[in-house]
Amino acid sequence: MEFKEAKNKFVQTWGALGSQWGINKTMAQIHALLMVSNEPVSMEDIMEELQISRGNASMNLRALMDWGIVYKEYKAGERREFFTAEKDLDELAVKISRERSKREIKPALKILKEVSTIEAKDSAEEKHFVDQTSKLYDFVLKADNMLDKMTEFNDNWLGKLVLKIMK
Amino acid sequence: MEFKEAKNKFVQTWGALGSQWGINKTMAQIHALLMVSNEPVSMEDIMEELQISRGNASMNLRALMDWGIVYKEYKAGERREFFTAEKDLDELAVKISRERSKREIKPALKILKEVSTIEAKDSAEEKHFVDQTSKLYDFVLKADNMLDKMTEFNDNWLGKLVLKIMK
DNA sequence: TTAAACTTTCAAAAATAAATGAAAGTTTAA
DNA sequence: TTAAACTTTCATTTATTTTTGAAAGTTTAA
Repeated sequence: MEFKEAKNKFVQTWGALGSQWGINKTMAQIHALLMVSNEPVSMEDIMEELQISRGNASMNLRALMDWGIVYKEYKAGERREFFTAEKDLDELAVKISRERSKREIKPALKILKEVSTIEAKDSAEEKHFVDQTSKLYDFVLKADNMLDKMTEFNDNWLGKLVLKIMK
Repeated sequence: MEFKEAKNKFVQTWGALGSQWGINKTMAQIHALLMVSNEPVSMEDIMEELQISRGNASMNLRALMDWGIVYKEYKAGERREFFTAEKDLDELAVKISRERSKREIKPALKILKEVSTIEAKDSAEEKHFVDQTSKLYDFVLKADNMLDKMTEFNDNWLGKLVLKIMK
């Protein structure tokens, strides 16, 4: 396979994977493009390479920066802005975990807490509801905490974790 | 909060969480509904409770069964089919992990392998591409294997894992 | 058999999410 | 200042995903 073909295939695949996990395709594609670029890329180049509009590029770059996984860079003597992606994969995974926890898991936990603490009347139906949502609350809380702990190792956490689990 | 309100809130929240993680809303809602029901529910009741069409209910129930997290049940002397959800959360997490790995991670890994093994010419650009995608391949492979190992504990794996990581 | 009771399928419609592009906003160099 | 070079915003359009509902399919009891 040729370089250009491989690069395109990678960008498409990363985009599709993003969609499947609730991240919009273009956002994932821009991230993919930046990850495999050895130097900062201008918005113009991103638009050209992915065949997307200026607005689309701008909004998704903003979103990626909000996630903390893409950075703006300024080149001396250049008016334009350039962009780079977080390339350290441990760091990338940590940031994605943290953001998803903050934006999605934590709010869901709050609701789970609310609904699991209603006063259950004596019907089996209501008892089961409280029981099941309580268990779910505990489970999600534990999983969320664990993810936090895991990524706290920070440097090469995945490798360290594998060791810890194996032995 | 009243039971009916709490139940509805739970179903809506679970549905929204599903969407954010690439699972269609109705599928997640049906699953939520079944999880908190203490007895099997008919398609009719699901349609009624979620205000959805027969076709929608049928297709999403099929999908949930394909995921292995919802089961068909037959009641003696009843023509209709009833449905229940996997209620054991360890088991639920294991099944979801396995399916997502099989459907999404494994195919992505295959592509990553392909593109990371191209013959890189001596340009810095191509070298960086091969280097970065190789690292990504290793990372994703390791993460995928770890998830496998984690869920292999099977019974109360999350709890056991927490213990193992803490000490 | 057959017909009633039920489920599945899938083309078309509806709903939702994402992308466009032009206007408004911002920055910088002269 | 100001005007050129650039970025952001957001109402509108386009694309994608989901849902509907009616027809086709299946099962069961008589």
